Amino acid sequence: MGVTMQEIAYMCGVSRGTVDRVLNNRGKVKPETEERIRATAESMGYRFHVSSQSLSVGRRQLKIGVLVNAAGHEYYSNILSGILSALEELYIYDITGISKISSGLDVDQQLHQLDELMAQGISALAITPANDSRIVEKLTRITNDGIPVTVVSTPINDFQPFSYVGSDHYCSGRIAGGFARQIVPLGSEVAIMIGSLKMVGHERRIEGFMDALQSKGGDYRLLTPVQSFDDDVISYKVISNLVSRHPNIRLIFFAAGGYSGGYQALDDAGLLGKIKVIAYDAVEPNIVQLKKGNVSAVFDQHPTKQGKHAIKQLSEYLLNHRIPEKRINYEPTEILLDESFYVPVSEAEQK
Amino acid sequence: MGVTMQEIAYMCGVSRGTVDRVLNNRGKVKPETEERIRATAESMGYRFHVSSQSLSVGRRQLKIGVLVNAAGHEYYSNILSGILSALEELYIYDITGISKISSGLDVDQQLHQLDELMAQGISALAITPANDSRIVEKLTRITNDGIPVTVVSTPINDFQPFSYVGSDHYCSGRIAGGFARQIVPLGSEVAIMIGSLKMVGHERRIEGFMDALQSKGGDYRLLTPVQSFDDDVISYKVISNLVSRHPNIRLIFFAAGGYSGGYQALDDAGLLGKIKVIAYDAVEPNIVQLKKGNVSAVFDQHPTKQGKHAIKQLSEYLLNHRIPEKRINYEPTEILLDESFYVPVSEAEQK
DNA sequence: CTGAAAGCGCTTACAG
DNA sequence: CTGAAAGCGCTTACAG
Repeated sequence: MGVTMQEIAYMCGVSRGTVDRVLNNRGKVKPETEERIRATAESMGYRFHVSSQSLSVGRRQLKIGVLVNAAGHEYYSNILSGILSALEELYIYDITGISKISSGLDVDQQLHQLDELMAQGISALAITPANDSRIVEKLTRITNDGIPVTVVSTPINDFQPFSYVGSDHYCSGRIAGGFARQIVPLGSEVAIMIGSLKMVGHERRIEGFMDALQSKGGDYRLLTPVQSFDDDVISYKVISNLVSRHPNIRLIFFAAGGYSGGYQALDDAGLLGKIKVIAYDAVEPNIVQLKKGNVSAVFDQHPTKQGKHAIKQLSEYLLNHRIPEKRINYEPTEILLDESFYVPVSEAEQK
Repeated sequence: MGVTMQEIAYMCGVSRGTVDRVLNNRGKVKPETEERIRATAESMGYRFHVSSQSLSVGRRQLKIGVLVNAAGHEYYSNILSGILSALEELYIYDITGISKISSGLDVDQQLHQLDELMAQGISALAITPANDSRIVEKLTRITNDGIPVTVVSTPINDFQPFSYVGSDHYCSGRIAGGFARQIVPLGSEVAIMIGSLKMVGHERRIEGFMDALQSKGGDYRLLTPVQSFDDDVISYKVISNLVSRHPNIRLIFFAAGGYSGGYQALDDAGLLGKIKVIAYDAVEPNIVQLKKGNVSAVFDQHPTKQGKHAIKQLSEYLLNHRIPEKRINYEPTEILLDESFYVPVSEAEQK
């Protein structure tokens, strides 16, 4: 079981070296020979033997560069955690990571960090890039250097990555809308807080939300979305303002950051726990309110898994030449309820 | 980077062979030497080099035995799919699977199939075992032969598996209850259809359901659960009977098989789409009704992932001597709505 | 364009 | 109880 290069070499009357050249596309082989070798390799069902390859190539430490804008952002920090934990498991395969953390989407900082990573000789890159033309340019150059680039979570225009791992924001928003539809009566007034209407992801998310809510003869009074710019002070103001002007709101959808400010505003207005709230991302302020019963559901885009998948795809490529089946990989959005966090009294009680 | 046995041998003034003996616990080494070697290996941070090991040990084909009671059962078939797809990825590591399918929980059949698997020389086993003392006995013997046994989905008493992968039925049931609580008004009459009160998993599941429903001052009229024995004819009868005697039911929880019969009964009574239904497992009859809007939510225990995890754990052990962090691994239960199945009109529209 | 040899880090008989 | 040698399947210089 398991064809070797040696066997193919023997069959074709050449040396292993030649077979190696052909199968690894190193060139410098007479076309006829090449053809013959390819054919017999194919017919014998040759497959690379991973262990041998990685062994013979020497204990070359493969380095995966990581650049995540995790500074002070829980969601992105979770992406980084996922990446780090996946990297840990790769240690035995001589793969290590070099991680940089950028803050927000500071383009200059990211550019600089990318240069640093390249200087350290990475073989692959996982990044949550700023959607900026200079970044695109640099990532394109990196790709042209033969380094696979996996983009995580934040889509970037005009750049073809090795792979993309993230959310399908529209479908994800639909799930939120589908849930909302089930917990408030027809005709209810529904409000939305969003980060910024300019962010492609956020916009698609509320489109999905609205579409699902209005589908199937759903008839709701949807208020114009308010913007938090992911900032607690701003969200406090806009939510306070919103609820004072619209006393009949039955449900608020927190589709983006600024959660704490939003909850504070509701609390101050005496509405926390009265108005239904659903919110994006399993981050601390949301989980706290979920457990208190002030939030009906939280939508989790599984940032940790996104990070893991990104590393998985890159390492599979480095180790086994395996190309991801799909270039674009969506992590499904999960609905989390209070009960999702139930911890059994004793583990013994389980099973 | 990366300490080798050779280096340790040099440091200790012995040969690689001796280092190999110590580090692999092959015995036959003078205690002092052994102690010294262990100490320096430890201090130098020695780690096995996977590629070299698997290469030197020869292209030994590792076989993982698989025994799933998937015959005619969609849920278990999904477990098998997960197992099979995970095995496919292991081909390049010279790991293959030998799969047997048992029907229901026929003990004699399973015993026979286990014998067959053992005769074929498996190095690991993934199984959905019948909860029977003879099976326990056999699995114990297999374990004693040094073969790791991973139990999937169906807990088995009095046997300590290498690992267990499945659902936490109680917590899972709580999630169903938490969802139900949000979609029916306080005081509603709620009915439950279960497979059999004797099945440990099912029983725990409805316990969790009831606990969550009644928690937080929830006050519902819970009817005594009816049993379907996973059979459509029986479920048709019991559900027909149930709804005719209890005209005020607001929600039915299909906690186990017999779905088609149940839906048929509701349809014949003119109640399909009127009474709310929530149901366990993302199997076809449930998904169909979910998409039609006759079911509010489906609870998915991710059988496919369970299968994948089982194989992952076994292969990590075979390949890298890695022991699972936890012996018991629960796959979280996911809430699926109609919207979870939304397919974008065109892929181009995405992102 | 092609071959022969050495080596990656480990394990496996074989000697002693 | 311990060592020396061969070999796993591939890649990498080095010759030609």
